[in-house]
Amino acid sequence: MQWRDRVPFEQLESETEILPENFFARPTVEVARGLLGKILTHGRAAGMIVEVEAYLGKEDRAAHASRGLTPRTRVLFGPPGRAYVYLIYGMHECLNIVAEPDGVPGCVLIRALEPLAGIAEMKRRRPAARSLAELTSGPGRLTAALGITRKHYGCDLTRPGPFTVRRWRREPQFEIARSPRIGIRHCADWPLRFYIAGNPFVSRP
DNA sequence: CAATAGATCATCT
DNA sequence: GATGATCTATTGC
Repeated sequence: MQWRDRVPFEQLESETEILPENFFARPTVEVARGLLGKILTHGRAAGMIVEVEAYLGKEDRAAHASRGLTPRTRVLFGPPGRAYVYLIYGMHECLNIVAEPDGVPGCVLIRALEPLAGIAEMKRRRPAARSLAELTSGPGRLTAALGITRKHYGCDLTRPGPFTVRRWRREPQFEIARSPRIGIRHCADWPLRFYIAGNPFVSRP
């Protein structure tokens, strides 16, 4: 198994631009669909977003924001384009990106990436991975691979810096598939999971 | 391959 | 004190 980059980081940087805040100031479902095919970078590690889930506001009992504003959910009620990172099952960090205009809660859980650059570094942080797909397919896996933790809670992803979301200057074409969200108890049949149809880095078909 | 057990803790009841 | 937007190793077919 080779752990070489599929795109040099510098090339990726020159062929993409950072998404502005107004990209995220829209209904959460639109942002979720829009994030597919975009690039998440942390330091020199980068991957294309291939699977996401939308978590809405008060009406969505599966969403943390449905219980109202607490110390943990504070960032969900603030301006969009920020990172909402939390610990799940006492072990894994999950990365969400805040959507909707300032004051309205909503976020998009990043569930899987297609690794592009910084792959050797990701493998160092996730030695258990036996294939490229195992590196970043799963919400806890991709945060480990990219080195994202609760220290990144509230980070502004729309500002130039190590932690950004970018779009290709030439947007790729693909079909979006839709299904219920994974691993939740409430609202288990709401079809708010979106992924790139046929992409092998999606966590499950 | 599918099913399952175990790890481990911040948050809210 | 219970719960959960998970991952991994192990077992059994």
